[in-house]
Amino acid sequence: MATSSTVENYLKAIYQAQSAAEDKQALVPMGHLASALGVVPGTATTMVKTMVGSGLVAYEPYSGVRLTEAGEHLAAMVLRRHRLVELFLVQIMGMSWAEVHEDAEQLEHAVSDRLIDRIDELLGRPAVDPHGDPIPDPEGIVAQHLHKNLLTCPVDTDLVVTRVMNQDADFLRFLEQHELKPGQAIKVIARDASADSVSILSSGNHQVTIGTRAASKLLVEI
Amino acid sequence: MATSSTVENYLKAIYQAQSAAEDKQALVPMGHLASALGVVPGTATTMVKTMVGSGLVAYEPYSGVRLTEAGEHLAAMVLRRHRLVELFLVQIMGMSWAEVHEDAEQLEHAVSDRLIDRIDELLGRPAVDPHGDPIPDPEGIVAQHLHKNLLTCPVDTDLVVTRVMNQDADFLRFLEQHELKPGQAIKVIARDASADSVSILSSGNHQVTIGTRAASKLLVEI
DNA sequence: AAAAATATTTTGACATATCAAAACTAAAAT
DNA sequence: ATTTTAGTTTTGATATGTCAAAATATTTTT
Repeated sequence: MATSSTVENYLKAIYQAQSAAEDKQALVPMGHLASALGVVPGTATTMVKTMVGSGLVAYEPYSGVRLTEAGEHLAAMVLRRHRLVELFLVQIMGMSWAEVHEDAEQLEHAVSDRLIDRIDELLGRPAVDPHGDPIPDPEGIVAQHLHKNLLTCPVDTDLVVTRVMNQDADFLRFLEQHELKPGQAIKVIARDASADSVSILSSGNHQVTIGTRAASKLLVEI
Repeated sequence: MATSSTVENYLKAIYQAQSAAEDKQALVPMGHLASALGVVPGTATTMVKTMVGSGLVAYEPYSGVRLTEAGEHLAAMVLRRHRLVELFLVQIMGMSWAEVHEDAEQLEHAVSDRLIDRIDELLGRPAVDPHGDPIPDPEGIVAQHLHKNLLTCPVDTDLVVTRVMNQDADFLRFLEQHELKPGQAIKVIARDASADSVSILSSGNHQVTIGTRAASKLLVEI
């Protein structure tokens, strides 16, 4: 009973919704799941019920859904494949990090364990993908990193971008152009609540001002 | 209306059956198609009918099926992806040519045009895959090669293995062990009709005797 | 507490891809 | 020219994944 790519996408969406929530054990509402997958809510309900039958999720009617241990492990494997493939496409195939997401979205369902291990080895068992998202290990364990975002970090302090919580290609291209990719050194020079903005100084002494919505998606380490 | 991977597999199977036939315009019987795809004949009939609706094949009841121009082009693209991926896995990922077929079988449906072009470029626009099978160009054009097999080639003449018409992993491993991979120099030293065998001398002065069934799958150039 | 708004589930339908087994065609053998 | 055999098509079911729209449930507002 190999999981279909549809089921893998549901697992991934539930996993990511759970990770994004403050309470990691919270139930994911069906509406949220449905819109994350681009299906109508009724479809999500139906699929989730069949996934209950496969022991991948726990479901409470009118409340939501949560991964079981088996489901969480499978979801971590999908994410592992996705992120290793993304890093591979950027690092080995020389593709732009802004354009590899769609490719990885397809390939994550098609790469074998053997191939993914080969990729992992070739990349030197990396811990994070080009967006700074952690790559689960073969057991599904994810190294937890403590990072703050550009709204919560100290001002006028040296920082390193570690993770970008937004896959939008235009946003990624913007970051690239302004030297704000993971690994690059930056400093927050001002935050203006009334202007809803954050001003940043990049390593190349380049200055940019971005909105707080965007700033919250950029994670950094001190 | 992107073609599903099922339809892609049907196209590929019909293409390969047509290529294998002496008369390239011959209809492929449903039974042959069904067994190539591992489905019952009724299933093949049903699918072929829907493919007629998409203009990919011409179908004559009780006779068989043939690709239209549109179908042939799509089939060539599937083969192009398959073969480039196989060569990529061997050449760049360092995998064994005996074990990449299954991986390529999945990936051929998942790689984007952009990625396949990147692979093509990285490999230097190769003409053949690790089995010597020709790689269709982006327009679907296949460079035709004249080669003889080990039953039709002259005896005691220097030859180069150019193509292996069998994807069986054990057979491929056998060829590898006896220095009979595409590109390697060999010589047929004897053919024995009554023993149903062909004796070969490899470049390393290694001698092997194989059956005529196997010998017919090894193509060579003088 | 009742009404309104929002979210979820159910129902019936549909598309794709498959099988088993019955019905049928065509080709080969007698 | 029948009969037999082999191959093909049809029919009725099934599994997966989806939607539209009606029916319910829950939450929020008044």
